[in-house]
Amino acid sequence: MRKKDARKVEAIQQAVLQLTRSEGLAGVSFGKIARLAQVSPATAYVYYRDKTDMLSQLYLEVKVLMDEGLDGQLSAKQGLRQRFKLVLWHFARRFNAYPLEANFMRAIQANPHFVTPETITASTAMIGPLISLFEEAVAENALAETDPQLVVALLFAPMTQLIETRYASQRPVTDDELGRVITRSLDAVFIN
Amino acid sequence: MRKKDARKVEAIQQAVLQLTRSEGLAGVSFGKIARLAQVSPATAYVYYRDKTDMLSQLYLEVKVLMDEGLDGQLSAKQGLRQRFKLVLWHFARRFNAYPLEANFMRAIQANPHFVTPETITASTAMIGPLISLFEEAVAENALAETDPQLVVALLFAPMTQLIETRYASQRPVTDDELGRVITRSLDAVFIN
Amino acid sequence: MRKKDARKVEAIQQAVLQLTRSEGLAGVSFGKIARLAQVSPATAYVYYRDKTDMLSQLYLEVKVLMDEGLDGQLSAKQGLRQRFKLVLWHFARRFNAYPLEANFMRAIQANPHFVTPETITASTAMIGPLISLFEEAVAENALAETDPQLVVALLFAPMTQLIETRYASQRPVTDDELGRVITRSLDAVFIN
Amino acid sequence: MRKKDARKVEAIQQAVLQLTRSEGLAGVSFGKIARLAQVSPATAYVYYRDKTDMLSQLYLEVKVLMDEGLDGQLSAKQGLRQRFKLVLWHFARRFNAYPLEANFMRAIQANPHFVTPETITASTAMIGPLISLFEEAVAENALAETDPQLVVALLFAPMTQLIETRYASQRPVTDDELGRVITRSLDAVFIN
DNA sequence: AATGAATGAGAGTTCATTCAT
DNA sequence: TATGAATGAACTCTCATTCAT
Repeated sequence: MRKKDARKVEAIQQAVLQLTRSEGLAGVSFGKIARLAQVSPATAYVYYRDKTDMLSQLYLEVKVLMDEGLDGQLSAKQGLRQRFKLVLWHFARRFNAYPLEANFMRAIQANPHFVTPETITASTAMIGPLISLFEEAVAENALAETDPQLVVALLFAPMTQLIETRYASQRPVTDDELGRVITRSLDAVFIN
Repeated sequence: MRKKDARKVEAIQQAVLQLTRSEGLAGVSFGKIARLAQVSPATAYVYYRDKTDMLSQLYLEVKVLMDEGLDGQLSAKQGLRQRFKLVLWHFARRFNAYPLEANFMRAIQANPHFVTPETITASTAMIGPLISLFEEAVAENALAETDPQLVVALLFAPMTQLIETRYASQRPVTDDELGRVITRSLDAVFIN
Repeated sequence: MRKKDARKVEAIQQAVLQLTRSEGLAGVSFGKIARLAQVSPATAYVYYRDKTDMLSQLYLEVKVLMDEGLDGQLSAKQGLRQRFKLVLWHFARRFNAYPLEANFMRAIQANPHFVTPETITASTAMIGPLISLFEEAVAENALAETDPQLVVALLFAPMTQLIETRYASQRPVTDDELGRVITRSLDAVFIN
Repeated sequence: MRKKDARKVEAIQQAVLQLTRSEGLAGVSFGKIARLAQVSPATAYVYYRDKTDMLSQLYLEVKVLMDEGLDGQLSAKQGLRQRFKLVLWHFARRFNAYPLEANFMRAIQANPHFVTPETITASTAMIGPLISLFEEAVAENALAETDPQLVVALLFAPMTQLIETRYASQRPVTDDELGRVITRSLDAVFIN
């Protein structure tokens, strides 16, 4: 019984991820999902209240997958800059390892209309530990900038965009390139 | 024969931009446009062949608006780093001055499904002069990185994301903040 | 002035005939006509009250074209069978000479919904002289059948259908074949 | 799961046949079908992929209905002329018994634009046995003509057109009339 | 739990027609 | 006369969702 369920949910979720890549979030419909996952359109409603609920739940699951193991990096017994570096590498690796999921996550983030406001709140809450790390850094005067959004932009945007651009142009990022972008981003906000 | 009512096109375009902000590109429908612009759904077809054509044309117009005046900055009689700085400021100012248009542009760029491939080609061609500037910089060994996508990510992503984030959280970016982000981005790729 | 008009009406009519062939009567729209005839959709309304009026008028004109010269054959100083033969040959020749017009005529006759009832009445009235010939034949006991519809079916249907079938299968009818079908049809209804 | 409601398909098909009679094939729209059959316009899409598919399927069903029992006549242990006579009577009876279906069939045949090319191919294949009978007749030198299209025109067109004309003028054909037309048509192509 | 059937609402689009010049 | 602009109505078709089994 359980197994059957799991396989169906799995199939539905995979269908959503694939359709998001091939047709964009707007092209994700219950009809197409049903065809791709080989289930009835009605079956999706056994697991999800409606479309928004489906995308919201999937988004949160994907978010969890992307964050998995992040705590270890955050609490590493190392210097501040080193810990930020571990965090950046963590996401870089995850984005590369789960391109379909990363693409779906970006699509939702670029278009939050598809999920509930609570989902956005919840997903923001998930980066709480990261915020703590940031506050620690500010307190220690380790950063050249103090506004969180500004720092996040300087630290994460280049790496994220590089992976995204390369994914779109079908040209994989090398570890060497990731390393250089991360180092330069860190240089841009860390004092000395 | 009847004259084209410029107010109608204007109203239609404004409706598209507003709907893209409030509901995302997927929420842009001819019905909603018509209601918002106070015209008949059929009227839009006088100006545009279909939805793809409408978004494509509007995207190119917006792109032109965003690039307007860029040439002057590119050909300024100044050093390389200074000219890159002028370019970054150019876009920062434009994005701030035309938030609705910038949002629409980002939406299309994040989801090129909605426009024709030719549109993508044409819009890419528009940044030719910028590429030239980049090549000049590489030739003069002014940059710490040589891969275009990597440099673009380091230079533009932080500024763009900051404006975007602040727009979403309804908290305007100050010129001071923009200046700091731009300077740090330039520091990240320019040698000394 | 006049010339210009004539050219436009001509262009419109030709467009209708061509569209009827390539897409069927249902595919004839003012938009397509305008594009094909290189006029404005509104121009057609200078000459025709509406779509039904346009098709009705054109149908009658085509009918006249098809009947042109029929009177001569009907009043020929020859025997009854010979005169029927002349009539059959008349239509056979016309249908072959004006395939586009014949096709349009058949389309209307198979689908009288597109024209006004008066048009049907008028076009039926045009075959009055033919009816007279038929009555003359009945009076002289020249025919094996006396019901008009039955005789018409036996006399005209084979020839008409052959031309139609061949037109559809792009294989022209030869004069020899027409001659044989006509002779056999005449044999089928004429006594001895 | 819910069972397919046979009454719904039936109602939809009847609506198509009736609309074809009253407004012609061009007047058959999903909206009108829905109103007449008392279902939602969307329901028709449960059964048919699109309009072309709907007309194609219905056409083939009608064709089967019209041919039903034809095999028995074709393989009758009787002379050639007698077997052709049986075939003609078969269709005459069917056309009279199913006027709505016959009208729809003629409409499609006069306007194959509305169905898929495969449908035309399939429906042509259905008359294979009839072709065999014809070839047998040619081989035995029983016919005065050898071209299939020409023979078909001479044999079938008069009967078909008579029924059609009478149907249009609301005056039923009698068996006596049918018998006479069939006999004369057979006379026209059979040697002695 | 699972699903095919069914549907109202709305999508994009074309149509015949009228308006204003 | 001639026309491009404009439109309400209708079109084909898809959608998210519910129903009945």
